[in-house]
Amino acid sequence: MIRTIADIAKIAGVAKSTVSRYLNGGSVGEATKKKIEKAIQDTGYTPNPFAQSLKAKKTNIIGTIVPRLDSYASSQTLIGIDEQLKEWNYQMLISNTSQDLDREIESIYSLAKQKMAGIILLATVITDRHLKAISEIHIPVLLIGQEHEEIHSVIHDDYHAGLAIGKYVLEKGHRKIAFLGVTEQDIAVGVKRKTGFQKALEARDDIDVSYFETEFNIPAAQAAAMKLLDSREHSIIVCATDNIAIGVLKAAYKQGLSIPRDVSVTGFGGYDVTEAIHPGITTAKFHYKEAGKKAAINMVELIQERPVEKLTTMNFEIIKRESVDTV
Amino acid sequence: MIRTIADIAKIAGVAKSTVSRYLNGGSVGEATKKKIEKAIQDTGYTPNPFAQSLKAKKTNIIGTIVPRLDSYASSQTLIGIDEQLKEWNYQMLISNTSQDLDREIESIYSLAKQKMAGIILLATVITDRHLKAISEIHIPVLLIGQEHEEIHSVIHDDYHAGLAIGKYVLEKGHRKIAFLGVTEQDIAVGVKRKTGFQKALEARDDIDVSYFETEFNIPAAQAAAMKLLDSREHSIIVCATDNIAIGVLKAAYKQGLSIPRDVSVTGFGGYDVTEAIHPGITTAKFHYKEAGKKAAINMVELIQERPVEKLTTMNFEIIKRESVDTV
DNA sequence: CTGAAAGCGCTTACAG
DNA sequence: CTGAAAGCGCTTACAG
Repeated sequence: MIRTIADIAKIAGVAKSTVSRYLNGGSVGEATKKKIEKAIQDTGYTPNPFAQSLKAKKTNIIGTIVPRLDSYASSQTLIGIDEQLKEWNYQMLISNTSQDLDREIESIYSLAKQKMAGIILLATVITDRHLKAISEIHIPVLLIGQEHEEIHSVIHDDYHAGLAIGKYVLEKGHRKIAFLGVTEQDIAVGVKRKTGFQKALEARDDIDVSYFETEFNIPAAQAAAMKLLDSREHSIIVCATDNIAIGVLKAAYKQGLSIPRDVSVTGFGGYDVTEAIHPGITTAKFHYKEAGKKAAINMVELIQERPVEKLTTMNFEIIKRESVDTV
Repeated sequence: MIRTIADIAKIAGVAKSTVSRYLNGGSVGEATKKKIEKAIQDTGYTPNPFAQSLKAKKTNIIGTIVPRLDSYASSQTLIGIDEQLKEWNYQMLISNTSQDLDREIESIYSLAKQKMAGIILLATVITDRHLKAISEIHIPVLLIGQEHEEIHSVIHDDYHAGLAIGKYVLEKGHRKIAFLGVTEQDIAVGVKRKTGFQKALEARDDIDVSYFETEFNIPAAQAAAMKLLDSREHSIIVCATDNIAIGVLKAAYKQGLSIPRDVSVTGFGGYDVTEAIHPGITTAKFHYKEAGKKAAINMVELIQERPVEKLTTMNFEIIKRESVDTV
């Protein structure tokens, strides 16, 4: 038994427009208000969102584009966005692209067509096609995880996290270091973590550091680590993500090496699993959930056309665990 | 520059209703079709989904209610649903309840109000309030993870997984066994895994088995395991989930116990992490992504009012890893 | 095959 | 403070 605003108006004995005004917080007399309230109570009426959106030409839904659902960073970020949005009576719609850049572009257009109030993009790379799409849709877009001068962004402090990890590694006495990174196409993970790390070492001339590249997934990292560990040249392997660190742990185990006795390992991310396993992994922990919240807050401000800082840089912390030994 | 169906009609020189018919696959003459196609091409027109939904009174969106976003089972299941739905031009909308049962009920109503074509519920418990809500909304609802005689369900074979784990544990020679389970309110995890396990042991009178209960999260499991391990009475701890097994691993490590030398451990679930860590955890692996796909398939059949089996039971497999020793 | 008209359930000036 | 009317962009009988 679905009720419309006309039903409520009839039951309450007022005009539809008065009910609408009541619903939208306009000025309504006390007596009328009471009658409408009662009618709504009695019927369990709720407005049809399609009719509302059709007329108002916008929704209170924020579209979120995520490259994957099965990553700690993604899910924490989504949770943060969702929690904040709920509080402000916005809804989140998730569009999963399965790490397919074409789908990412498509999603931008299709969310816009669906009249999202705004789009939050959990970004990995920003191409010209992204910029073109974003400029064409005329709704607010916000990036998380990567920055771009033209787009509002919430990022993690990858550079300083890299710097801090570098300092910590030196402090623990390591001199023969391997850095296991990822593609430089990913500015945040591939470039900034590395350059921060390099910065920490740059004043020193007693350091022997080599840079390697692998992929984000554990098996690839494990394969890369197998070779690295073979040489036994390094006292520590600094990994660009926690998943890569886990790959290294697996490789070490396969080779009968003990961590941190035979070789130390660090990660970036602060995934739950780095604490759950043994040895616990020393890592730079990012605050994904908070980043999500901040992105949601900024997005709502953007929608309401209030000023918002172009770039928000979130904090990080170094979590020291068993995976790093003193040399 | 947003176009409406009226614009297209004018440009093509036909009536709005003809354009609408073209759009919805009705019969339109060749010449008219050409003109309309051109007009749509030229303008980049796409129909306003709100107007469509308002009139047609339904969407092609499937609402999915999930208790949490940050679990392996949830994300894999969602990915499966999403992939399948995309293929059939349906969309998935995720509603996260943060394990709040009230929100779960609310979500059922609110998704229905938003005219979802159907609702897939990643269920943990089914209360009377659930049943009431489901019966009131008059759209198809499908359960994943729990079954109910009144509702279409896709479940994992928790009972036989429990049975298989039980048999394997006996096969490995264990006689002093602890089963670390969860609340029996959760039929699938709390009851069925346990009863399957019990079934495996029932014919034997040389087994000494004790049952304990803990929560789903790692810290709680770890605390429960601390006590259990203190006694050193059991040669194996059979855990109702992989996360609980991880809690046991942590507790064992804290007590300086080695797994599987001092005590063996098994889990249920087959989360990626059980393979990523050392020792790898022996577990009953469920196929979450496939369950999601199957649920999506069944849901679409339900929407199209085609016959669908009430209950689908997915497969599982026992993955043997280092965490179990032969006694 | 095609078009005119009514209507989906709201919101929003406008008038009173 | 309140109401009548128009309109948002579609779809759907109905007629031709």
